[in-house]
Amino acid sequence: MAVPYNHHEVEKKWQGVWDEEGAFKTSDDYSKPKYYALVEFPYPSGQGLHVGHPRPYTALDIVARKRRMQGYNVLYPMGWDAFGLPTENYAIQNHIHPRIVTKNNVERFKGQLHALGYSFDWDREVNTTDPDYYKWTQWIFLKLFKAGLAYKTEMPINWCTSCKVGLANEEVVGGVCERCGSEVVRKVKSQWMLKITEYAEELIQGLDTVDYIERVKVSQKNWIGKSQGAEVDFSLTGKEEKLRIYTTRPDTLFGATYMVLSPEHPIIDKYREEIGNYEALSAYREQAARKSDFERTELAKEKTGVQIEGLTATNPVNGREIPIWVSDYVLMTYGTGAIMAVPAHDERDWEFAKKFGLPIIEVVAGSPVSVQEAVYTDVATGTLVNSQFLDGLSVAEAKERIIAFLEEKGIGHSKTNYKLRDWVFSRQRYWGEPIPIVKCEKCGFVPVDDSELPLMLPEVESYEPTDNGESPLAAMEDWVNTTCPCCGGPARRETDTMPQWAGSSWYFLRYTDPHNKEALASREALEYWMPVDWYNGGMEHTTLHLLYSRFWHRFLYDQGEVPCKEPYQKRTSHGMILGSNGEKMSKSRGNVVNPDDIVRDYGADTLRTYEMFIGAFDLSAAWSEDGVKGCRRFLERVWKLQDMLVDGQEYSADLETKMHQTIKKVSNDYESLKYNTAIAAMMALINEFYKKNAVTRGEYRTLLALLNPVAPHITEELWQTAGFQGRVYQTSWPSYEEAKTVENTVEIGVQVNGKIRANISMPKDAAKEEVIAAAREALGDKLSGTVVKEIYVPGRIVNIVVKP
RNA sequence: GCCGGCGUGGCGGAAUAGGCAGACGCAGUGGACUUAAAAUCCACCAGAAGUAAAAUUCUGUACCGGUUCAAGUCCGGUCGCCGGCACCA
Repeated sequence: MAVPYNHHEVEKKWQGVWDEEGAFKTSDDYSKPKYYALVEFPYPSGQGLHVGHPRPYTALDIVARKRRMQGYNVLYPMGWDAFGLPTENYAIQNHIHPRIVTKNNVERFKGQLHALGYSFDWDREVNTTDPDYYKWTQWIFLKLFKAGLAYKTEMPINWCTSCKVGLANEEVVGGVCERCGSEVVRKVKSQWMLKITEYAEELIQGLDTVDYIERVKVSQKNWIGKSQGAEVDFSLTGKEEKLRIYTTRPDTLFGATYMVLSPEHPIIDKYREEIGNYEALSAYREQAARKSDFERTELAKEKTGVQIEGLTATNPVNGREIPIWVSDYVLMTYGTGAIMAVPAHDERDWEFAKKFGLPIIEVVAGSPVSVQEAVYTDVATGTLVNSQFLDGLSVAEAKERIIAFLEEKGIGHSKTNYKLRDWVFSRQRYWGEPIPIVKCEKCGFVPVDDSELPLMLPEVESYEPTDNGESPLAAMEDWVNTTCPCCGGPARRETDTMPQWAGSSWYFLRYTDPHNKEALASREALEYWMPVDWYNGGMEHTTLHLLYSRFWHRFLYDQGEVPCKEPYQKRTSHGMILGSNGEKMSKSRGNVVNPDDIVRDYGADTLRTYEMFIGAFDLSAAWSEDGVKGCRRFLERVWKLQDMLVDGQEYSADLETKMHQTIKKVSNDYESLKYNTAIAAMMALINEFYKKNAVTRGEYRTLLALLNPVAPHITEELWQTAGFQGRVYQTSWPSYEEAKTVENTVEIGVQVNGKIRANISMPKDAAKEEVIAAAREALGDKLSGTVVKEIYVPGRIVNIVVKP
């Protein structure tokens, strides 16, 4: 009898062996085929590992281990995205340096990951807060600056009242700070910006060249928000001044009955003297300015606005004089900050026109009811009317014609717009990469010389941001005052730091050559390893991290620093692990499961198996302690197979097909995120061994190899106990023969008029006539009436169609 | 409102490419082992009718309709849930 399965001993033993043998050290042998598997590196929070973390880590660990067994040189690295607010806030509260906090948290995380038996190559660990790492983050920033893609500007930003920090649009969720949940207001500050908008088109185009799951592609496209339309110049009546608008419906130009400007539109101040109701306008603008973007959209359920008195505009195509209104439903940050309003064919304009009694003119016919009754926005079926030379055309034709007309007359042109905004890159915080820029009275913004990188984060007494919103670095006169690298005169350092997204925008490059002192990575390493073959991460990073890192990568490609345009060949996403009550795990709900407890009570192999078996990988799944027990039971059953072992390197005759089928199923399922069915197939296989109370050494060996990527410790132990050569992780992946995955004799369902009436057992390559004959015999007198048709789907089903 | 995804037993979930719905696991029930319990092993496990027990029959993949010899799967419509975006002209 075998000794009982003791997961503590087994797991500790093998983790030690792997460390000692350097089992998962990535080789620098560039002659082998490579495979780069990547999971998002975690933020080492004070709470330690969450049970959500092992789900993606195990999934790609399975892929990495399988690839090694298939002979690939595999890079499966891990690191720490360690700059960030929670650490800084903890440091402020407890008066501990964030560096120390980070170090402690990293140690804890690392211990937890080690206990789960992941095959990470720890020699390649990176940490974004390590000066040897952020030297290159700063270096990339300077490259962006030198290329004109980083600039500083006064702009209204999203300001978190609690964190006292500027946030990117992406970090504001539902009008509150994504991190702390506090109110976000608009505040004008001078901010470093990155011109991600310059790459908007490429970031869309690039999606066609990569293998991302569909919903990731769709979200990225929506976020970038490309739209095609035209810019048209309206004139201020009686003046030279042009008012440029943007529209996606230039075909409706003849239906424009008024214009609307954003409250921030500069024309208002320019013609202040001529505006009759400037005070009313000012009041409205002030009201709008006080609102955050969120309030402006959320609270303004009913449209508001003020007409500009004393100014009107002229529609350039028909000379019609139309009023100009100001309303906060028009945004200064998109298009030109001014629109032509076509209430008959735009919902917002229609609503606005109804409220303020403005005329509604139909220019696209086809609406079932009058445009006075309901807006008509269908572009597929309508026909142009009331539009002179456009009359009778379809919307698509009219668009083409009007743009040609506008361009010919010089009053407009086609134009593509994007919703994507430039990336607010400054944070007024301590725990981030210092922005390596010096401001000189004479020379302006001057980059720190590359030789001075990394520009180290100085020691400060307090990490708290100042009340006026400056970074704590601003209080460090010694550090701030410096000399201009350009003219040598007195100058001041930039005191803002970079956002957390900076370090994670290029970390996958560093893994390829993490100790390089001369470059962010060597050319050879990059050419060999890039792109990442499979990158898995959370859906929540689809519009932030994924877009930012693609942007940096494309920039680095344009600079000749990396060999490929897209960093990730394949992107998948995992679902969340919820509490047992189906709600998101949180301390306040009291449904948090600590992975340490599961590892202690059931073992890492059980946790890994369970998280893979829990359900479809891309859907969220509720935790179930009973489910964990079921997986532990499965591993116990595998353990006990050693007592059923019989001689024979071959598969036994009655299980040969099953063996080949299982190898095929498991091999395919590991590739396609279907870990749950792969495990189910192995469970079904061992049920067969139990039925016979026997398993040949050959069958056992194959099973252990198949299961190893999921449950690496127990399989190594059993492998060794059974006296198989070497280690499982060094063995080659089991192979199967396609021809042997089909039974010689197949069960065929026999239907009459589509209903199952009998079952027959036939040789797999029996001829149709034979099968039909057997089916008729099996049916006997259940077959009555006139046979109309006989259908045989080889190896599956017979259907006999009869008429009564 | 728009975009994306999803509705299958008591539960988590299976079902290449339209071909025997419910694999695998959990929970449950019965049995074996045990002085007993736990653990383990074996069997049963969608609903209804039917039977001493079987056999057998009917219904069933959110709902309504369609295509097809055949629909969980394809098409049209309805309802519900989840996620994302949201005055982007």
